[in-house]
Amino acid sequence: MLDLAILGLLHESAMHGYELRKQLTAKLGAFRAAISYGSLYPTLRRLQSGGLITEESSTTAVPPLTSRRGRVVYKITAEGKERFQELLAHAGPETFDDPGFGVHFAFFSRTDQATRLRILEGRRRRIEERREGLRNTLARAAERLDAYTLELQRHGLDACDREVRWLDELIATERSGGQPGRGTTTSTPLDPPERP
Amino acid sequence: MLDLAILGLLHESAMHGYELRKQLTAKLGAFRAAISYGSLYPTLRRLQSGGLITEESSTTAVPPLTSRRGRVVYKITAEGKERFQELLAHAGPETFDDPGFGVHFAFFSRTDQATRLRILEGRRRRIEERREGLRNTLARAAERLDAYTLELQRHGLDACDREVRWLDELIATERSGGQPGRGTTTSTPLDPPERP
DNA sequence: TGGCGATGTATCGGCCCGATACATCGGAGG
DNA sequence: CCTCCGATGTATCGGGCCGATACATCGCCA
Repeated sequence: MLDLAILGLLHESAMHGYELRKQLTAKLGAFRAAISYGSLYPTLRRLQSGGLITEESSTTAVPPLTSRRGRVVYKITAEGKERFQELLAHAGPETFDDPGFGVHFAFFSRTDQATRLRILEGRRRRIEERREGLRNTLARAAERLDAYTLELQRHGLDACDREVRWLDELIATERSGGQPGRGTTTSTPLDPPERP
Repeated sequence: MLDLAILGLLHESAMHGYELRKQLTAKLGAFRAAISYGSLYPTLRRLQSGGLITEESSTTAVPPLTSRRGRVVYKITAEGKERFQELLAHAGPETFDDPGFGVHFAFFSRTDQATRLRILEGRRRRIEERREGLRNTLARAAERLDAYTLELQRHGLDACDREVRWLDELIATERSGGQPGRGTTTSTPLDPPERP
């Protein structure tokens, strides 16, 4: 999961760990809490030992750093780029609370339309299944659950509905060959296109 | 996290692992994927070795089971009940995607009003912080992000708005001394009360 | 000059997950 | 009648990710 995100960011430009984390937070912050260093550094190590990224200790010529203990700059390799494309195309059986979908979505601009549609539709299918499960729980076991638990189920059900609608719009946009932007989840009527 | 949920369910009635998982899925399914056995059994073991639950191997008198390899029934102890109350009252610095809030909420019927308010307000504060962060990202870095990433941020921001509104309503209800139910997040005009 | 917050790298214990294995039971279908 | 299958049921293993923690430097403000 982190692999994909890290490779994606390093694909754009080489970076050191701290900066990487900041960019990860900005890019994935919408659906995911900040990445912990306890995940980041081991992952970098794993990627490095797998030959997907390389380490460029820059003890020389780093503007804000005088000398010793220079920061470690990571760079993606050719194998890393291949692996990135591979991970990008592969949409696992992610569960609804799996951050995998979000990471894939965040890199949709590097994906072809067919893959985008496949991932969006897969996501929609999973959310619909979940919604069905919640409906069943509410219908069958409503008597045995207390008011707070019921309220929680309702809220979850509501969130499902909204996400399905969101995905519907994205899929429609995708099929008509457009880019997302101000389709809006909240019934705002189409504006003129915002991004070139 | 699982500790609280398991103790809570066993507080209601003794159960074996399989049944426990089903109930967990029903109770927490709104915000959390199904609990894995790879988490459940080790957790039961941990709780047991901590003296919070006990094991009642029922090789005798189990209706649908003839003899050997009987299911293991877990039962909460007095220490377990104490620990449950302790965990219930303690609202950690959970992040927005932390399931901890959901578990706490699911057991609100066993909590006093002051604690409920404290947890709801804490949650709201964290969501508001997150929302602020997303707004900043959208305002400051919009130029450097592609259309899909932006759409993701918008969706996340929207989800924050809705959750804050939901929490606002719950807090208001709580303050006025009521139980949740059909306040409704989606502007439905109050129905006649559904639950007695 | 002294402290403080941001930058920066790194490890450790521990929770939780997905995959996997194995065993029993009741019923549907050949 | 017998066999296969899905539900019930218990359990482990490797691995990813997290929170807490440690440590060092830099620039700035008091």
